[in-house]
Amino acid sequence: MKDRLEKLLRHVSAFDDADLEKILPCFKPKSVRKHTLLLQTGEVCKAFYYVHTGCLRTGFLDRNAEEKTRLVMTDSTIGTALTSFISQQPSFEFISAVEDSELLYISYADFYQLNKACLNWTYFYQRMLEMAYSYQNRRIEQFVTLTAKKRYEMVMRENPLLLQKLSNKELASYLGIREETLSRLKSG
Amino acid sequence: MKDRLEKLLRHVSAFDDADLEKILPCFKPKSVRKHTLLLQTGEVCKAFYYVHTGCLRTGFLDRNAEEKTRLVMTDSTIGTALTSFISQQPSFEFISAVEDSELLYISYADFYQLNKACLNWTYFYQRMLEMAYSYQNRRIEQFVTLTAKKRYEMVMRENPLLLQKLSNKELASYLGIREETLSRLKSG
DNA sequence: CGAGGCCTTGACCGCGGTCAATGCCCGTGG
DNA sequence: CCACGGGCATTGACCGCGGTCAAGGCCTCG
Repeated sequence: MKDRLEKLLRHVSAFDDADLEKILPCFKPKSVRKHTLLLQTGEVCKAFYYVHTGCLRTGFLDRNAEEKTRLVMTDSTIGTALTSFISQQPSFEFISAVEDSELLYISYADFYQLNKACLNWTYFYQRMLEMAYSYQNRRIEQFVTLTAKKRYEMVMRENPLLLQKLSNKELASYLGIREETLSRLKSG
Repeated sequence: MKDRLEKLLRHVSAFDDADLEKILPCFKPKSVRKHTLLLQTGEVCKAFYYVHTGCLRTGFLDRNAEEKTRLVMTDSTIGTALTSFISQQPSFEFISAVEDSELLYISYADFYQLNKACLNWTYFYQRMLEMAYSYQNRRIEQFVTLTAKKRYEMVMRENPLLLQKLSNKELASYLGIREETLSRLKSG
């Protein structure tokens, strides 16, 4: 099960076999059912996830306690509620399973330990932060410059997998609109 | 002039004197007048800035070629058009001087060289990415959950310096609204 | 001086949110 | 196995926030 994770790791950073012998055992398997809450808002995020199969999403609650999806992780992607993971402070974000999912996760303690003990891991983390930052930047740009309809069309074009995996409600919250509006966009 | 930069660097990462002897000479001074364009959209960003005095901002152009401010850097802060800087691809963002400013900058080549040659610089960059990411995440959350008025009140409360430094037009574009709307918010 | 940019104010409008009703799908228990 | 209940999707009616367009005044700088 860890072979695809290993491939992903090697793709991002130049790990040698000795590195991977240290790293791979840190990842523990975990199976979750659809709608399982992996992290509640207010908890400290202590795990970093690799999604082997399935789908996770992170988001936060607005002032009406409505869920707003920020990031969707489909198969073979990595991530977590990074702000809380970094600071080890209570999270504004939750993490929830969109589908039944097979995960591998590494604890904050192990992650941080590797950051000190393994230079290639540090570079791996650097690449991950760079990509996460660039992704966020792009999302801000889209929120500011595009209408709801354009954002929907962009997801359709560039990430159609999300249309399959997410419910309308979840997709709407990812697009920053209400489910009623999404329903109208689809028919209009 | 580099003493405040040195203090900032030491505050973020555990540099020793030998590190700083390598790092500080990489920073070159630069003075710019108000409204100087340090980076145009379409150019590759090759410099990372420290704002000694003055104020810079980064942003992008929407489909009507209107400027949208994304990030404002006041005195003693660091930053750049990070997405382009990371990838060395043409930038969607511009960098512009809000005021006459005294800057120090380090080239991409030197920055990247330090990343390989100096572990503490790698950790410094890591901290910087983590903070930049967390800041972006917070901004997304605010855009999604808060009304224009609330966002304005939040800047007033948490970053009143921006009200002094930015023109109404610039502040409006930072808040993601039109200048007319900002004008009405202030009087209402 | 004059010209151009910035700020303010007014009138109008449309995108998207809100509230409510209805239908549908699906899991759960009698 | 079917009846029931609850969550999700759709549709309609209405509304308000914020954008758009236009006009007028003010300041800055050439």
